[in-house]
Order: sequence, then C-alpha cells, then structure tokens
Amino acid sequence: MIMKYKTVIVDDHPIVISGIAGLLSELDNIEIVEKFESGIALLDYIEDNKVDLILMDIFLPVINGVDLCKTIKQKHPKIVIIGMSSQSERSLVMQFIQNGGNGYILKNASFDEFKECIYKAIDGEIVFSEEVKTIISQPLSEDLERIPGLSRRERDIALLLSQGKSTQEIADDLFLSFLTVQTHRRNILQKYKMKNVAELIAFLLKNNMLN
Amino acid sequence: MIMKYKTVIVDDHPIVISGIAGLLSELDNIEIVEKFESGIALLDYIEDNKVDLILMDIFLPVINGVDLCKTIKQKHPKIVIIGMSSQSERSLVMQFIQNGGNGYILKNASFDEFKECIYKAIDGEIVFSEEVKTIISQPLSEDLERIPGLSRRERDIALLLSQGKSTQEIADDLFLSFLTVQTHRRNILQKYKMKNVAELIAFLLKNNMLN
DNA sequence: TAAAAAATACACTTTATCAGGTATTGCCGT
DNA sequence: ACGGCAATACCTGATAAAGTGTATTTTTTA
Repeated sequence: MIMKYKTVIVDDHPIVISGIAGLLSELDNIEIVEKFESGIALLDYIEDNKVDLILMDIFLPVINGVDLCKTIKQKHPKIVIIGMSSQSERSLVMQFIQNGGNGYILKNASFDEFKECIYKAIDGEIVFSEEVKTIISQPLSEDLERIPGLSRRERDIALLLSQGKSTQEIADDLFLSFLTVQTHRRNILQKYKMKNVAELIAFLLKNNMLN
Repeated sequence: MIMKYKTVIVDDHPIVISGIAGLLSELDNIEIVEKFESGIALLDYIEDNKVDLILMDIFLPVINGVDLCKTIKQKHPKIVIIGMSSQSERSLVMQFIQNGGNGYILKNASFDEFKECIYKAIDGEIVFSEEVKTIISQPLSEDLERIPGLSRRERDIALLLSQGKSTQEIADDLFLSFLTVQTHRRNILQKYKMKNVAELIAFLLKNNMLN
C-alpha cells in the first residue's frame, strides 16, 4: 500500500487554491486533505489531524505566513511547509526559511517547477523556484553593501521628514533640540550617501525602510 | 444550438490560470479557447480569432493590464474584458474601467462571486466583486479629492527631484532656465498642497505617480 | 477656433537645508 | 570594564528652497 502525503493548502484566493489543487491531483503520492483561506483555521486543524505537507501563501489576513510557519514548526517540526507568493522580496524569503520553512515558490512558477519543488521538499530538501533563486542569490554575491538600517531615532526623524516636516517641527514633535535633529538628518544623509531629503525619502520608500 | 462565449484567460501565474479554468469549466455557456501568460501573445491571438470574453490580470509583465485593455477595446470594442488582481487600489480600478474594462474582480473573491460577475458582465453590466465595491465606494463618498495628475514636464522634474537633483541641476539636465524649473516645482507643490519636496516625493511614490 | 492648460521665464524676500567640525552622555554587548 | 554605537547638543557659513507676484508663448482640447 502506498502512503500518500497528507497535504493542506492555505491561500486567501479561492482561485489559487483550486489551481494548486488541480495541479496536485496529478501527483499520485499527494493527497489533499483540506483547504483553508486563513491561518487560524489551519492551526486548529493540525491539532487534531495528521498533516505531512502544507502549501501556504505568505500574505494572509490576520496572521502572516512567516509567523504561521514558525508557530506550526514549533509544535510539529516534521510537517513540510512550502511558502508561496506573487512577488518575492529577498528578506521575506530568508525570514520564512529562518522560521522553519522548507521552500519557497513564486506563483508565476510553471507547473513543472511546482511539481519538482514539492517532490524535493518532501524528500527533505530546501527548495526554491527559479525566480526565487535568482532573487535571493543576486544581491548576495554582487551587492556586497548590505544597506545599514536606520536607528530608532533616525527612523522617527525620517518618517516625519517624509511627512513634510521641517527640522524645527520635528524637534518640537520629538521634544529634541533643533540642533540634534539637524545632526540626525546629516547622519542619515551621509549613511546612505544621499544629496538631500528628497532623494533620501525616495530611497527609503523604495527599500521599504519606512514603517 | 447554444452559442458558447469564447473566453481567453491572461495571467502570468499558471496556477491562477488553471484555477480560473477549473471554475469556468463549470459554466456551461463559457468555452475557454486559449490561455496566455502575457499580453503580447493575446494581442496577436485576437487579430486572427474570435473572442467574446477576456479575463486578465492587471499586473502583467511587459504591458500592464490597463494599457492592454485600452489597446484591445480600440480595435475590438465588443469584447468583454474583466480585470483581476490580488490587491486593489481605487485609482487602478477606475483607470481600468475608464479604459474600457467591463468589470474588476479581486482574486480573493469566492467562486460564486466570480460566476456572478462573469454572467453579469457578458450581459452588459459593469461588475465588481464585493471587496472591490467597498474599496471604490468608500473613498468616493468621503474622499472628494480625485487627485489631478502630473503634466509631462512636471513628471520629468519630479523624477529628477526624487533623484536628489537641485533646481539648477534639473535646469541643466532639461535645458531649461533655472527660473522655469523653480516655477514648475512651485506649481507641483501647490497642486498637491505639499510643504516641501520630501513630502511630495513620498506622496508621489505612494500613489505610483512616478514612472 | 476660442478657451483652457501647460510650459516657459523673470524678481525678490524669507526661511530652511547642507556641510564642516566638535563634544558629552548613556547604553549594549563582549 | 571597555569600546563602539546611538542619541544628544552646539556653531557657522554657504547654498538652496519656499513663498509671492507676474507675464509670454505654445500646445491641447472642447
């Protein structure tokens, strides 16, 4: 008798669930036992039922994929979890893996990629779809400069700058000296080698460093 | 004999295509004649083949959904086009409709919503899934301000500002007088009631008004 | 084709930013 | 316990931006 891998799909898009279900039905040692549109329902389910493999969207309402993965792995380290999303950011993928994820697939991956990744993952490998690979490998080799982060205070100030506040207004808002804010401004500009606040804000927003 | 609506699906996620195809296969007067992962392939196809209904993702590589819709409608106004995306922004939905789109569905819509929207759309209605409705109706009542766009020149200048260029540098880049650039800057700031360039850049980037 | 919008240009005043250097205090981690 | 980083603060001069007013030409569009 063949043991089938009991598989659960979690995605808040019914369309995607049905797409993946259709794909997985072609794999003969995979059995889809349940589908969920939220992580909470999944957490309940795995307490009472055996699950071998979870395919989950990273962007879920209420609880995000990274936290969900972490929570599941703490109690059920043997469950294989593969993350999915439409766009991928390097840092997000790394976070997911660091929290126990066994792989990451972009939704624009081909059917073959999906199948291959799933097979390899249940075989114990950490798997990525092609595009994810290029995304996570490129900046690591070429881009030596891992951009330094903003300190707490610097983030406060940058945020207010993006709201059009002047140095004096920021000083008032944060109960600081005008001169202190001026120093922070200068430090931020120097840190990222920016000419002025306009360029800085554009840079920070594009790199998701505000909020 | 029943005429089936010849339907094409365009999405760069194979998984989503297969999901929608599965759904539509349940509708007996819909016939899926083709599936594409890019808009270019679609444009070729409709030149030589009869198509009644197109379901397209808005975020596509190479050509975006809004432009694609516009191009198709110019030559084939009778084709019913429904847009889809994972997240929806009010302005994007409106743009899509203004360019001839017959409806907009969020991918997290239920199967029933999908079916209903498709039926209504081929019946001549402009349709939206539930979540889209709430998104486009909320800001409409409360948020009177339909933000005016940047003119071509203003966009040029805003772009250079976001790159940290000074007024003089922009003037040199665009072969304009310093004073002209100054005037444009002022006009842009006044148009959006922004205090300074930092706030402006943040605003423009958040509203996808650069590039 | 007439009106509206956009692009161009000039002058002047006030205020803010940028860039340089310097220094003290507190906290975190090794 | 010490070094390093973060946060705080001060000074000054040069430069740039912001605020206000006006005006001509070109392009778009109703």
